[in-house]
Amino acid sequence: MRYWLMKSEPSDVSIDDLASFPNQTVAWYGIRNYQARNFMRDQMRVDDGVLFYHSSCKEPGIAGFARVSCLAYPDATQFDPAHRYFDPKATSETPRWFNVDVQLVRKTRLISLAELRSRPELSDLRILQRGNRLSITPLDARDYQFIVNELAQQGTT
DNA sequence: GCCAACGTTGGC
DNA sequence: GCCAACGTTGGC
Repeated sequence: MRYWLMKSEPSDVSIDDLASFPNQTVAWYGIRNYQARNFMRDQMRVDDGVLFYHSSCKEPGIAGFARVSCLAYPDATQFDPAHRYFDPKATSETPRWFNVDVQLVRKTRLISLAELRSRPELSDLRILQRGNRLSITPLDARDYQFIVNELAQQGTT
C-alpha cells in the first residue's frame, strides 16, 4: 500500500465538491504530465491513501483524506475535441493519459502549507521542496501517519 | 500580477 | 541529441 498527495484547485474540485459527488468519488482527469501519469497508471492501487490538497488558492493545504477507489483507466477528456484537456495525438487504441478514481474518506480541518513547513518531521515531503510542481507526489507511510495522527487530530473537523 | 522553477517543443 | 524558446505551475 502506498500513499499519495494529490493537488486539486478548489475552484475546480474542492473537498466539499468531492463530498457532494455520487459515492463521494471523482475521476482524477486532466493530468498532462508524464511523471504524474505514471504514478497513477503504474503504481496506484485500490485503497492507497490520498491526501487531498488544495492548491492555487487563498489557503493552500491539506483539506482531507481520500483513497484510490479504482485503478487507472484512459482519461476520457483526451478524446473530446470540445474539452480543454483534448489531446489530438491520443486515440482510443493508443491513449496517452490515464486517471484513477479518488473517493473521500473524511474531510479534515485545513492543514495549511505554512503549518506543514513548520514541522521538522515533514521536511522530506516532496511538495515542500524547492521548485516542486508535480500535482501528484508519493509520500512515505511515516509522513502520512504523522499527518493523520498528529496534525489532523487538532482542531475541529 | 510577479516570478522562480521546471517540463515540453521543435529547429538544427 | 542539444538547447533556446516557450508554456505552466503555484506560492507569494
